Amino acid sequence: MGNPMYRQIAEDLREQVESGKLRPGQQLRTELELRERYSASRNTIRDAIKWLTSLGLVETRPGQGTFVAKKIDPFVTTLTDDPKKARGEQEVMYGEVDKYLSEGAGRPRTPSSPPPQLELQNASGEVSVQLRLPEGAPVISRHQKRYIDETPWSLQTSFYPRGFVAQGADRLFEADNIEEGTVRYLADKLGLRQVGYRDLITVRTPEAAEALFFNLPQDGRVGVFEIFRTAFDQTGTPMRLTVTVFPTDRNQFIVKVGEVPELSSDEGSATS
Amino acid sequence: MGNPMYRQIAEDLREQVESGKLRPGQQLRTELELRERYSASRNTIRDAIKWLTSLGLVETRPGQGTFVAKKIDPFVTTLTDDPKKARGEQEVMYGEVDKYLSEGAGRPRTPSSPPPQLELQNASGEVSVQLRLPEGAPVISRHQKRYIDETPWSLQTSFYPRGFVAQGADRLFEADNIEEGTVRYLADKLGLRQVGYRDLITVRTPEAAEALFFNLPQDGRVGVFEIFRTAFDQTGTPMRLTVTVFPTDRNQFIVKVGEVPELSSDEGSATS
DNA sequence: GGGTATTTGTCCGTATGTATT
DNA sequence: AAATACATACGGACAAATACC
Repeated sequence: MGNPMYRQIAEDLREQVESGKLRPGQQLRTELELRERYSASRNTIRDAIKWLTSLGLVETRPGQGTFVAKKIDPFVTTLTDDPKKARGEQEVMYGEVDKYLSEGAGRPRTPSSPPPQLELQNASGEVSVQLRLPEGAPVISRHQKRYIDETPWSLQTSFYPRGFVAQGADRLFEADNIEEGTVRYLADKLGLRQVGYRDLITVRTPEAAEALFFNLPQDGRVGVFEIFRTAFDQTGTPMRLTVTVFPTDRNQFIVKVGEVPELSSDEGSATS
Repeated sequence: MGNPMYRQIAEDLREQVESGKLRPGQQLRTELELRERYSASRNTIRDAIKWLTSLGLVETRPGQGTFVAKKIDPFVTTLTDDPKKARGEQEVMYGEVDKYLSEGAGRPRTPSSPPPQLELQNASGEVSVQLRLPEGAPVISRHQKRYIDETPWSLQTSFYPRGFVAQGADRLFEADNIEEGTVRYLADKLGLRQVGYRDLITVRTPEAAEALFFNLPQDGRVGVFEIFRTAFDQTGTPMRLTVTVFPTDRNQFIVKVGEVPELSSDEGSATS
Protein backbone atom coordinates (compact mmCIF):
# COMPACT_ATOMS: atom_id res chain seq x y z
CA MET A 1 0.00 0.00 0.00
CA GLY A 2 1.25 3.43 -0.85
CA ASN A 3 -0.15 4.89 2.29
CA PRO A 4 1.87 7.38 4.26
CA MET A 5 3.27 6.15 7.51
CA TYR A 6 1.11 8.31 9.76
CA ARG A 7 -1.97 6.83 8.17
CA GLN A 8 -0.74 3.30 8.70
CA ILE A 9 -0.06 4.08 12.33
CA ALA A 10 -3.49 5.68 12.62
CA GLU A 11 -5.02 2.61 11.03
CA ASP A 12 -3.29 0.36 13.52
CA LEU A 13 -4.47 2.43 16.47
CA ARG A 14 -7.91 2.66 14.97
CA GLU A 15 -8.29 -1.07 14.91
CA GLN A 16 -7.32 -1.25 18.53
CA VAL A 17 -10.02 1.27 19.31
CA GLU A 18 -12.74 -0.25 17.20
CA SER A 19 -12.00 -3.80 18.22
CA GLY A 20 -12.48 -2.71 21.79
CA LYS A 21 -8.91 -3.51 22.70
CA LEU A 22 -8.75 0.10 23.79
CA ARG A 23 -11.90 1.01 25.67
CA PRO A 24 -13.68 4.38 25.58
CA GLY A 25 -12.09 6.74 28.08
CA GLN A 26 -8.94 4.70 28.26
CA GLN A 27 -5.61 6.40 27.85
CA LEU A 28 -3.38 5.62 24.88
CA ARG A 29 0.34 5.25 25.20
CA THR A 30 2.12 8.56 25.19
CA GLU A 31 3.57 10.06 22.05
CA LEU A 32 7.08 9.16 23.14
CA GLU A 33 6.14 5.56 23.79
CA LEU A 34 4.38 5.32 20.45
CA ARG A 35 7.43 6.85 18.83
CA GLU A 36 9.46 3.85 20.04
CA ARG A 37 6.68 1.42 19.23
CA TYR A 38 6.44 2.42 15.59
CA SER A 39 10.01 3.60 15.03
CA ALA A 40 8.78 6.94 13.81
CA SER A 41 9.41 10.50 14.80
CA ARG A 42 7.24 12.15 17.35
CA ASN A 43 5.79 14.46 14.70
CA THR A 44 4.63 11.51 12.66
CA ILE A 45 2.95 10.01 15.71
CA ARG A 46 1.27 13.35 16.27
CA ASP A 47 0.03 13.35 12.67
CA ALA A 48 -1.49 9.92 13.24
CA ILE A 49 -3.22 11.11 16.39
CA LYS A 50 -4.46 14.27 14.69
CA TRP A 51 -6.00 12.06 12.05
CA LEU A 52 -7.82 9.99 14.64
CA THR A 53 -8.88 13.14 16.42
CA SER A 54 -10.49 14.56 13.33
CA LEU A 55 -12.31 11.26 12.90
CA GLY A 56 -13.63 11.70 16.41
CA LEU A 57 -12.04 8.51 17.70
CA VAL A 58 -9.66 9.98 20.26
CA GLU A 59 -9.15 13.24 22.07
CA THR A 60 -6.00 14.77 23.48
CA ARG A 61 -5.69 16.62 26.77
CA PRO A 62 -2.60 18.74 27.32
CA GLY A 63 -0.61 17.59 30.29
CA GLN A 64 -2.61 14.39 30.58
CA GLY A 65 -2.52 12.26 27.49
CA THR A 66 -4.57 10.93 24.62
CA PHE A 67 -7.82 9.13 25.33
CA VAL A 68 -10.31 7.08 23.41
CA ALA A 69 -13.38 9.23 22.81
CA LYS A 70 -16.48 8.35 24.78
CA LYS A 71 -19.82 8.16 23.08
CA ILE A 72 -22.15 10.86 24.26
CA ASP A 73 -25.61 9.77 25.21
CA PRO A 74 -27.72 11.83 22.82
CA PHE A 75 -30.59 14.18 23.46
CA VAL A 76 -33.50 13.25 21.24
CA THR A 77 -35.91 15.95 20.16
CA THR A 78 -39.15 15.46 18.27
CA LEU A 79 -39.73 18.08 15.60
CA THR A 80 -43.26 17.11 14.68
CA ASP A 81 -45.81 17.93 17.28
CA ASP A 82 -49.12 19.64 17.26
CA PRO A 83 -48.36 23.21 16.19
CA LYS A 84 -51.25 24.55 18.25
CA LYS A 85 -49.82 23.12 21.41
CA ALA A 86 -46.25 24.26 20.86
CA ARG A 87 -45.16 27.05 23.09
CA GLY A 88 -43.45 29.37 20.68
CA GLU A 89 -39.87 30.27 21.19
CA GLN A 90 -39.40 27.10 23.10
CA GLU A 91 -41.12 25.42 20.22
CA VAL A 92 -38.33 22.93 19.96
CA MET A 93 -39.42 22.66 23.47
CA TYR A 94 -38.86 21.13 26.82
CA GLY A 95 -41.64 18.63 26.71
CA GLU A 96 -40.36 17.38 23.40
CA VAL A 97 -37.08 16.14 24.71
CA ASP A 98 -37.70 12.48 25.01
CA LYS A 99 -36.97 11.35 28.49
CA TYR A 100 -35.09 8.18 27.90
CA LEU A 101 -31.53 7.24 27.30
CA SER A 102 -30.19 5.13 24.51
CA GLU A 103 -28.72 2.62 26.90
CA GLY A 104 -30.58 1.17 29.80
CA ALA A 105 -33.10 2.83 32.03
CA GLY A 106 -33.69 6.52 31.59
CA ARG A 107 -33.17 8.97 34.37
CA PRO A 108 -35.32 12.01 33.89
CA ARG A 109 -33.73 14.96 32.14
CA THR A 110 -34.61 18.40 33.25
CA PRO A 111 -34.22 21.24 30.76
CA SER A 112 -33.86 24.81 31.93
CA SER A 113 -33.42 28.20 30.37
CA PRO A 114 -32.54 31.61 31.78
CA PRO A 115 -34.59 34.63 30.66
CA PRO A 116 -34.05 35.65 27.04
CA GLN A 117 -31.79 38.43 25.90
CA LEU A 118 -33.77 40.95 23.89
CA GLU A 119 -32.73 43.05 20.97
CA LEU A 120 -34.33 45.27 18.41
CA GLN A 121 -32.72 44.40 15.11
CA ASN A 122 -33.12 45.05 11.44
CA ALA A 123 -34.21 42.06 9.46
CA SER A 124 -31.55 40.80 7.11
CA GLY A 125 -30.85 37.69 5.14
CA GLU A 126 -32.74 34.66 6.30
CA VAL A 127 -34.84 36.66 8.78
CA SER A 128 -36.29 39.01 6.20
CA VAL A 129 -36.80 36.21 3.70
CA GLN A 130 -38.59 33.86 6.06
CA LEU A 131 -40.73 36.54 7.73
CA ARG A 132 -41.39 38.09 4.30
CA LEU A 133 -40.32 41.49 5.55
CA PRO A 134 -38.32 44.02 3.55
CA GLU A 135 -34.60 44.00 4.18
CA GLY A 136 -33.94 46.26 7.17
CA ALA A 137 -37.42 46.06 8.68
CA PRO A 138 -37.37 46.19 12.49
CA VAL A 139 -37.75 42.89 14.31
CA ILE A 140 -37.73 41.78 17.90
CA SER A 141 -35.05 39.22 18.64
CA ARG A 142 -35.30 36.99 21.71
CA HIS A 143 -32.15 35.00 22.33
CA GLN A 144 -31.84 32.19 24.88
CA LYS A 145 -29.31 29.72 26.14
CA ARG A 146 -30.87 26.36 26.90
CA TYR A 147 -29.56 23.62 29.12
CA ILE A 148 -30.44 20.06 30.00
CA ASP A 149 -29.20 18.89 33.37
CA GLU A 150 -26.81 21.84 33.48
CA THR A 151 -25.14 20.81 30.23
CA PRO A 152 -25.43 23.27 27.33
CA TRP A 153 -28.07 22.01 24.96
CA SER A 154 -28.93 24.66 22.44
CA LEU A 155 -28.84 28.33 21.53
CA GLN A 156 -32.10 29.73 20.30
CA THR A 157 -33.12 33.03 18.76
CA SER A 158 -36.69 33.92 17.85
CA PHE A 159 -37.60 36.81 15.59
CA TYR A 160 -40.96 38.59 15.51
CA PRO A 161 -42.07 41.61 13.49
CA ARG A 162 -41.79 44.70 15.70
CA GLY A 163 -45.32 45.61 14.73
CA PHE A 164 -46.60 42.92 17.11
CA VAL A 165 -45.55 45.05 20.07
CA ALA A 166 -47.42 48.16 18.92
CA GLN A 167 -50.47 46.00 18.28
CA GLY A 168 -50.58 45.07 21.93
CA ALA A 169 -48.12 42.22 22.47
CA ASP A 170 -45.86 44.33 24.65
CA ARG A 171 -44.51 41.46 26.71
CA LEU A 172 -42.72 40.29 23.58
CA PHE A 173 -40.14 42.95 24.25
CA GLU A 174 -39.70 42.28 27.94
CA ALA A 175 -36.89 40.15 29.24
CA ASP A 176 -38.94 37.46 30.88
CA ASN A 177 -39.85 34.01 29.90
CA ILE A 178 -43.44 34.07 28.77
CA GLU A 179 -44.59 31.18 30.87
CA GLU A 180 -47.69 30.24 28.96
CA GLY A 181 -45.65 30.31 25.75
CA THR A 182 -45.50 32.91 23.05
CA VAL A 183 -47.87 30.98 20.81
CA ARG A 184 -50.60 31.15 23.41
CA TYR A 185 -49.71 34.74 24.24
CA LEU A 186 -49.91 35.94 20.65
CA ALA A 187 -53.18 34.08 20.17
CA ASP A 188 -54.67 35.82 23.20
CA LYS A 189 -53.34 39.29 22.47
CA LEU A 190 -53.41 39.54 18.69
CA GLY A 191 -55.64 36.70 17.61
CA LEU A 192 -52.76 35.10 15.74
CA ARG A 193 -53.26 31.36 15.78
CA GLN A 194 -50.24 29.29 14.85
CA VAL A 195 -51.60 26.68 12.46
CA GLY A 196 -48.34 25.20 11.24
CA TYR A 197 -44.63 25.55 10.86
CA ARG A 198 -41.84 24.58 8.55
CA ASP A 199 -38.40 23.49 9.72
CA LEU A 200 -35.29 23.73 7.61
CA ILE A 201 -32.51 21.55 8.96
CA THR A 202 -28.91 22.37 8.12
CA VAL A 203 -25.47 21.57 9.46
CA ARG A 204 -22.51 23.93 9.56
CA THR A 205 -19.34 24.53 11.57
CA PRO A 206 -19.88 26.32 14.86
CA GLU A 207 -18.94 29.94 15.36
CA ALA A 208 -16.32 30.62 18.02
CA ALA A 209 -18.94 31.75 20.56
CA GLU A 210 -21.01 28.64 19.96
CA ALA A 211 -18.00 26.36 20.34
CA LEU A 212 -17.29 28.10 23.64
CA PHE A 213 -20.83 27.70 24.95
CA PHE A 214 -21.14 24.07 23.94
CA ASN A 215 -17.61 23.16 24.96
CA LEU A 216 -16.79 22.05 21.44
CA PRO A 217 -13.28 22.01 20.01
CA GLN A 218 -12.44 25.37 18.49
CA ASP A 219 -11.62 23.89 15.13
CA GLY A 220 -14.71 22.91 13.23
CA ARG A 221 -14.52 19.16 13.57
CA VAL A 222 -17.80 18.90 15.47
CA GLY A 223 -20.58 20.58 13.55
CA VAL A 224 -23.84 22.09 14.70
CA PHE A 225 -27.37 21.63 13.53
CA GLU A 226 -28.99 24.92 12.64
CA ILE A 227 -32.74 24.60 12.46
CA PHE A 228 -34.84 27.40 11.03
CA ARG A 229 -38.45 27.15 12.17
CA THR A 230 -40.90 29.41 10.40
CA ALA A 231 -44.33 29.49 12.02
CA PHE A 232 -47.48 30.52 10.20
CA ASP A 233 -50.77 32.00 11.37
CA GLN A 234 -54.27 31.20 10.14
CA THR A 235 -53.82 33.48 7.12
CA GLY A 236 -50.69 31.70 5.97
CA THR A 237 -48.51 34.61 7.00
CA PRO A 238 -45.22 33.91 8.80
CA MET A 239 -45.52 35.11 12.38
CA ARG A 240 -42.21 33.94 13.80
CA LEU A 241 -38.80 32.67 12.81
CA THR A 242 -36.91 30.65 15.39
CA VAL A 243 -33.33 29.64 14.77
CA THR A 244 -31.92 26.96 17.05
CA VAL A 245 -28.38 25.63 17.13
CA PHE A 246 -27.51 22.18 18.54
CA PRO A 247 -24.17 20.37 18.55
CA THR A 248 -24.30 17.37 16.24
CA ASP A 249 -22.32 15.22 18.64
CA ARG A 250 -25.08 14.99 21.22
CA ASN A 251 -28.37 15.63 19.47
CA GLN A 252 -30.71 13.59 17.34
CA PHE A 253 -34.10 14.49 15.93
CA ILE A 254 -37.28 12.60 15.31
CA VAL A 255 -39.84 13.30 12.64
CA LYS A 256 -43.15 11.48 12.62
CA VAL A 257 -45.45 11.34 9.63
CA GLY A 258 -48.85 9.68 9.54
CA GLU A 259 -49.74 7.11 12.16
CA VAL A 260 -46.74 6.11 14.21
CA PRO A 261 -46.86 3.90 17.28
CA GLU A 262 -45.32 5.03 20.54
CA LEU A 263 -41.65 4.47 21.00
CA SER A 264 -40.69 1.47 23.00
CA SER A 265 -37.79 2.11 25.31
CA ASP A 266 -35.17 0.74 22.94
CA GLU A 267 -36.12 2.41 19.74
CA GLY A 268 -35.14 5.91 20.58
CA SER A 269 -31.69 6.73 19.43
CA ALA A 270 -29.15 5.26 17.13
CA THR A 271 -25.66 4.50 18.31
CA SER A 272 -24.42 2.32 15.46
CA MET B 1 -3.18 37.92 23.50
CA GLY B 2 -1.62 34.59 24.27
CA ASN B 3 -2.67 33.18 20.96
CA PRO B 4 -0.23 30.94 19.12
CA MET B 5 1.21 32.34 15.96
CA TYR B 6 -0.48 29.93 13.60
CA ARG B 7 -3.85 31.00 14.97
CA GLN B 8 -3.05 34.65 14.47
CA ILE B 9 -2.03 33.97 10.90
CA ALA B 10 -5.19 31.93 10.41
CA GLU B 11 -7.23 34.78 11.86
CA ASP B 12 -5.62 37.23 9.48
CA LEU B 13 -6.33 35.04 6.48
CA ARG B 14 -9.81 34.36 7.72
CA GLU B 15 -10.67 38.01 7.74
CA GLN B 16 -9.50 38.30 4.19
CA VAL B 17 -11.78 35.44 3.26
CA GLU B 18 -14.81 36.59 5.16
CA SER B 19 -14.49 40.21 4.16
CA GLY B 20 -14.57 39.06 0.57
CA LYS B 21 -11.07 40.32 -0.10
CA LEU B 22 -10.38 36.76 -1.14
CA ARG B 23 -13.24 35.44 -3.20
CA PRO B 24 -14.57 31.87 -3.23
CA GLY B 25 -12.54 29.75 -5.60
CA GLN B 26 -9.65 32.18 -5.59
CA GLN B 27 -6.16 30.93 -4.92
CA LEU B 28 -4.28 31.99 -1.82
CA ARG B 29 -0.63 32.85 -1.90
CA THR B 30 1.60 29.82 -1.76
CA GLU B 31 3.01 28.52 1.47
CA LEU B 32 6.43 29.87 0.61
CA GLU B 33 5.06 33.33 -0.11
CA LEU B 34 3.06 33.32 3.11
CA ARG B 35 6.19 32.21 4.92
CA GLU B 36 7.88 35.44 3.85
CA ARG B 37 4.77 37.50 4.45
CA TYR B 38 4.40 36.45 8.07
CA SER B 39 8.05 35.74 8.87
CA ALA B 40 7.19 32.26 10.02
CA SER B 41 8.35 28.81 9.09
CA ARG B 42 6.58 26.90 6.40
CA ASN B 43 5.25 24.41 8.96
CA THR B 44 3.62 27.19 10.92
CA ILE B 45 1.96 28.47 7.77
CA ARG B 46 0.77 24.95 7.14
CA ASP B 47 -0.70 24.78 10.64
CA ALA B 48 -2.61 27.98 9.95
CA ILE B 49 -3.95 26.59 6.70
CA LYS B 50 -4.89 23.30 8.35
CA TRP B 51 -6.89 25.28 10.86
CA LEU B 52 -8.79 27.11 8.15
CA THR B 53 -9.30 23.84 6.33
CA SER B 54 -10.92 22.21 9.32
CA LEU B 55 -13.18 25.25 9.59
CA GLY B 56 -14.19 24.64 6.01
CA LEU B 57 -12.96 28.01 4.80
CA VAL B 58 -10.24 26.87 2.42
CA GLU B 59 -9.18 23.70 0.67
CA THR B 60 -5.78 22.60 -0.53
CA ARG B 61 -5.02 20.78 -3.76
CA PRO B 62 -1.66 19.05 -4.04
CA GLY B 63 0.43 20.44 -6.83
CA GLN B 64 -1.90 23.39 -7.32
CA GLY B 65 -2.33 25.51 -4.24
CA THR B 66 -4.76 26.59 -1.57
CA PHE B 67 -8.16 27.93 -2.53
CA VAL B 68 -11.04 29.66 -0.81
CA ALA B 69 -13.82 27.12 -0.41
CA LYS B 70 -16.87 27.56 -2.57
CA LYS B 71 -20.32 27.28 -1.11
CA ILE B 72 -22.16 24.30 -2.45
CA ASP B 73 -25.66 24.88 -3.65
CA PRO B 74 -27.61 22.52 -1.42
CA PHE B 75 -30.07 19.79 -2.24
CA VAL B 76 -33.23 20.28 -0.26
CA THR B 77 -35.30 17.25 0.66
CA THR B 78 -38.70 17.27 2.32
CA LEU B 79 -39.09 14.55 4.94
CA THR B 80 -42.78 15.01 5.61
CA ASP B 81 -45.01 13.86 2.83
CA ASP B 82 -48.02 11.69 2.62
CA PRO B 83 -46.83 8.25 3.75
CA LYS B 84 -49.34 6.53 1.51
CA LYS B 85 -47.92 8.16 -1.58
CA ALA B 86 -44.28 7.54 -0.76
CA ARG B 87 -42.64 4.91 -2.89
CA GLY B 88 -40.76 2.89 -0.36
CA GLU B 89 -37.07 2.52 -0.57
CA GLN B 90 -36.91 5.70 -2.52
CA GLU B 91 -39.06 7.12 0.18
CA VAL B 92 -36.70 9.98 0.68
CA MET B 93 -37.52 10.09 -2.91
CA TYR B 94 -36.95 11.75 -6.21
CA GLY B 95 -40.09 13.79 -6.29
CA GLU B 96 -39.25 15.18 -2.90
CA VAL B 97 -36.09 16.88 -3.95
CA ASP B 98 -37.23 20.41 -4.31
CA LYS B 99 -36.40 21.62 -7.72
CA TYR B 100 -35.05 25.04 -7.03
CA LEU B 101 -31.73 26.48 -6.15
CA SER B 102 -30.91 28.79 -3.30
CA GLU B 103 -29.65 31.48 -5.61
CA GLY B 104 -31.50 32.67 -8.65
CA ALA B 105 -33.60 30.67 -11.01
CA GLY B 106 -33.70 26.93 -10.59
CA ARG B 107 -32.59 24.64 -13.31
CA PRO B 108 -34.30 21.30 -13.00
CA ARG B 109 -32.46 18.61 -11.10
CA THR B 110 -32.75 15.07 -12.27
CA PRO B 111 -32.11 12.32 -9.74
CA SER B 112 -31.16 8.85 -10.87
CA SER B 113 -30.35 5.55 -9.28
CA PRO B 114 -28.87 2.31 -10.59
CA PRO B 115 -30.51 -0.99 -9.60
CA PRO B 116 -30.11 -1.96 -5.96
CA GLN B 117 -27.55 -4.37 -4.65
CA LEU B 118 -29.29 -7.17 -2.77
CA GLU B 119 -28.16 -9.11 0.23
CA LEU B 120 -29.59 -11.55 2.68
CA GLN B 121 -28.37 -10.47 6.08
CA ASN B 122 -28.95 -11.19 9.71
CA ALA B 123 -30.62 -8.40 11.60
CA SER B 124 -28.34 -6.75 14.12
CA GLY B 125 -28.27 -3.55 16.09
CA GLU B 126 -30.57 -0.87 14.78
CA VAL B 127 -32.09 -3.18 12.18
CA SER B 128 -33.34 -5.69 14.68
CA VAL B 129 -34.44 -3.02 17.12
CA GLN B 130 -36.38 -0.94 14.61
CA LEU B 131 -37.98 -3.89 12.81
CA ARG B 132 -38.66 -5.54 16.19
CA LEU B 133 -37.02 -8.74 15.04
CA PRO B 134 -34.83 -10.95 17.20
CA GLU B 135 -31.11 -10.39 16.83
CA GLY B 136 -29.90 -12.51 13.91
CA ALA B 137 -33.26 -12.80 12.16
CA PRO B 138 -32.91 -12.93 8.36
CA VAL B 139 -33.63 -9.71 6.51
CA ILE B 140 -33.51 -8.59 2.91
CA SER B 141 -31.18 -5.66 2.37
CA ARG B 142 -31.52 -3.49 -0.73
CA HIS B 143 -28.66 -1.05 -1.13
CA GLN B 144 -28.58 1.78 -3.65
CA LYS B 145 -26.37 4.62 -4.76
CA ARG B 146 -28.33 7.71 -5.64
CA TYR B 147 -27.27 10.63 -7.78
CA ILE B 148 -28.60 14.03 -8.73
CA ASP B 149 -27.31 15.41 -12.00
CA GLU B 150 -24.53 12.82 -11.92
CA THR B 151 -23.25 14.05 -8.57
CA PRO B 152 -23.39 11.56 -5.70
CA TRP B 153 -26.36 12.40 -3.55
CA SER B 154 -26.99 9.64 -1.05
CA LEU B 155 -26.45 6.02 -0.13
CA GLN B 156 -29.54 4.15 0.88
CA THR B 157 -30.18 0.74 2.36
CA SER B 158 -33.64 -0.66 3.01
CA PHE B 159 -34.29 -3.66 5.21
CA TYR B 160 -37.34 -5.91 5.05
CA PRO B 161 -38.13 -9.07 6.99
CA ARG B 162 -37.26 -12.07 4.83
CA GLY B 163 -40.68 -13.46 5.53
CA PHE B 164 -42.15 -10.98 3.06
CA VAL B 165 -40.61 -12.92 0.20
CA ALA B 166 -42.07 -16.26 1.22
CA GLN B 167 -45.43 -14.58 1.63
CA GLY B 168 -45.41 -13.64 -2.03
CA ALA B 169 -43.37 -10.49 -2.41
CA ASP B 170 -40.66 -12.24 -4.38
CA ARG B 171 -39.61 -9.18 -6.37
CA LEU B 172 -38.23 -7.80 -3.11
CA PHE B 173 -35.26 -10.06 -3.59
CA GLU B 174 -34.64 -9.30 -7.24
CA ALA B 175 -32.08 -6.81 -8.34
CA ASP B 176 -34.39 -4.45 -10.13
CA ASN B 177 -35.84 -1.16 -9.24
CA ILE B 178 -39.45 -1.72 -8.38
CA GLU B 179 -40.84 0.97 -10.58
CA GLU B 180 -44.17 1.45 -8.91
CA GLY B 181 -42.41 1.69 -5.56
CA THR B 182 -42.07 -0.89 -2.83
CA VAL B 183 -44.85 0.68 -0.81
CA ARG B 184 -47.34 0.11 -3.58
CA TYR B 185 -45.89 -3.31 -4.32
CA LEU B 186 -46.18 -4.53 -0.74
CA ALA B 187 -49.68 -3.15 -0.52
CA ASP B 188 -50.71 -5.08 -3.63
CA LYS B 189 -48.95 -8.32 -2.79
CA LEU B 190 -49.26 -8.59 0.97
CA GLY B 191 -51.94 -6.09 1.86
CA LEU B 192 -49.47 -4.13 3.92
CA ARG B 193 -50.50 -0.51 3.84
CA GLN B 194 -47.89 1.97 4.97
CA VAL B 195 -49.78 4.33 7.25
CA GLY B 196 -46.88 6.29 8.68
CA TYR B 197 -43.19 6.44 9.34
CA ARG B 198 -40.75 7.80 11.86
CA ASP B 199 -37.44 9.38 10.93
CA LEU B 200 -34.49 9.56 13.27
CA ILE B 201 -31.96 12.13 12.10
CA THR B 202 -28.35 11.83 13.22
CA VAL B 203 -24.97 13.12 12.12
CA ARG B 204 -21.70 11.22 12.24
CA THR B 205 -18.35 11.10 10.48
CA PRO B 206 -18.39 9.24 7.17
CA GLU B 207 -16.90 5.82 6.73
CA ALA B 208 -14.03 5.51 4.27
CA ALA B 209 -16.26 4.04 1.56
CA GLU B 210 -18.80 6.82 2.00
CA ALA B 211 -16.14 9.52 1.82
CA LEU B 212 -14.96 7.91 -1.40
CA PHE B 213 -18.40 7.80 -2.97
CA PHE B 214 -19.31 11.35 -2.01
CA ASN B 215 -15.87 12.77 -2.76
CA LEU B 216 -15.49 13.95 0.81
CA PRO B 217 -12.14 14.49 2.49
CA GLN B 218 -10.94 11.27 4.08
CA ASP B 219 -10.57 12.84 7.49
CA GLY B 220 -13.91 13.37 9.12
CA ARG B 221 -14.23 17.11 8.80
CA VAL B 222 -17.36 16.91 6.67
CA GLY B 223 -20.01 14.84 8.40
CA VAL B 224 -22.90 12.86 7.01
CA PHE B 225 -26.54 12.81 7.93
CA GLU B 226 -27.74 9.33 8.71
CA ILE B 227 -31.49 9.10 8.61
CA PHE B 228 -33.28 6.02 9.90
CA ARG B 229 -36.77 5.78 8.50
CA THR B 230 -38.99 3.17 10.11
CA ALA B 231 -42.23 2.62 8.23
CA PHE B 232 -45.34 1.12 9.83
CA ASP B 233 -48.28 -0.81 8.43
CA GLN B 234 -51.92 -0.53 9.38
CA THR B 235 -51.40 -2.71 12.43
CA GLY B 236 -48.64 -0.51 13.82
CA THR B 237 -45.99 -3.09 12.95
CA PRO B 238 -42.72 -1.91 11.40
CA MET B 239 -42.58 -3.15 7.81
CA ARG B 240 -39.39 -1.49 6.63
CA LEU B 241 -36.28 0.24 7.87
CA THR B 242 -34.51 2.53 5.43
CA VAL B 243 -31.17 4.05 6.30
CA THR B 244 -30.00 6.89 4.11
CA VAL B 245 -26.70 8.73 4.28
CA PHE B 246 -26.25 12.27 2.94
CA PRO B 247 -23.21 14.55 3.15
CA THR B 248 -23.93 17.49 5.42
CA ASP B 249 -22.11 19.91 3.17
CA ARG B 250 -24.67 19.75 0.39
CA ASN B 251 -27.94 18.65 1.90
CA GLN B 252 -30.71 20.31 3.85
CA PHE B 253 -34.02 18.93 5.01
CA ILE B 254 -37.47 20.34 5.38
CA VAL B 255 -40.11 19.27 7.87
CA LYS B 256 -43.63 20.60 7.63
CA VAL B 257 -46.14 20.40 10.45
CA GLY B 258 -49.73 21.55 10.27
CA GLU B 259 -50.80 23.97 7.57
CA VAL B 260 -47.82 25.40 5.76
CA PRO B 261 -48.04 27.60 2.66
CA GLU B 262 -46.12 26.73 -0.49
CA LEU B 263 -42.52 27.82 -0.66
CA SER B 264 -41.85 30.95 -2.58
CA SER B 265 -38.72 30.73 -4.67
CA ASP B 266 -36.51 32.45 -2.11
CA GLU B 267 -37.45 30.63 1.01
CA GLY B 268 -35.91 27.30 0.26
CA SER B 269 -32.49 26.99 1.66
CA ALA B 270 -30.35 28.77 4.15
CA THR B 271 -26.95 30.04 3.22
CA SER B 272 -26.20 32.32 6.15
C1' DG C 1 5.34 11.54 -24.18
C1' DG C 2 8.95 13.55 -21.51
C1' DG C 3 11.02 16.97 -18.77
C1' DT C 4 10.87 20.72 -15.68
C1' DA C 5 9.15 24.05 -12.51
C1' DT C 6 5.79 24.79 -9.02
C1' DT C 7 3.14 23.56 -5.03
C1' DT C 8 1.52 20.83 -1.42
C1' DG C 9 2.38 16.36 1.33
C1' DT C 10 5.26 13.57 4.33
C1' DC C 11 8.95 12.83 7.61
C1' DC C 12 12.74 13.90 10.36
C1' DG C 13 15.23 16.12 14.49
C1' DT C 14 15.32 19.64 17.85
C1' DA C 15 14.04 23.21 21.13
C1' DT C 16 10.92 25.47 23.97
C1' DG C 17 6.23 26.55 25.87
C1' DT C 18 2.14 25.28 28.57
C1' DA C 19 -1.07 22.45 31.13
C1' DT C 20 -1.62 18.93 34.53
C1' DT C 21 -0.43 15.94 38.18
C1' DA D 1 9.04 22.41 42.74
C1' DA D 2 9.54 18.70 39.73
C1' DA D 3 8.04 15.49 36.42
C1' DT D 4 5.13 14.31 32.64
C1' DA D 5 2.59 14.97 28.40
C1' DC D 6 0.85 17.49 24.78
C1' DA D 7 1.36 22.11 21.94
C1' DT D 8 3.94 25.25 19.27
C1' DA D 9 7.67 26.55 16.26
C1' DC D 10 11.77 26.08 13.57
C1' DG D 11 14.55 24.30 9.62
C1' DG D 12 15.67 20.87 6.35
C1' DA D 13 15.03 17.02 2.93
C1' DC D 14 12.58 14.46 -0.21
C1' DA D 15 8.12 12.67 -2.31
C1' DA D 16 3.99 13.22 -5.01
C1' DA D 17 0.70 15.74 -7.71
C1' DT D 18 -0.13 19.08 -11.13
C1' DA D 19 0.61 22.28 -14.87
C1' DC D 20 3.07 23.77 -18.72
C1' DC D 21 6.24 23.69 -22.31
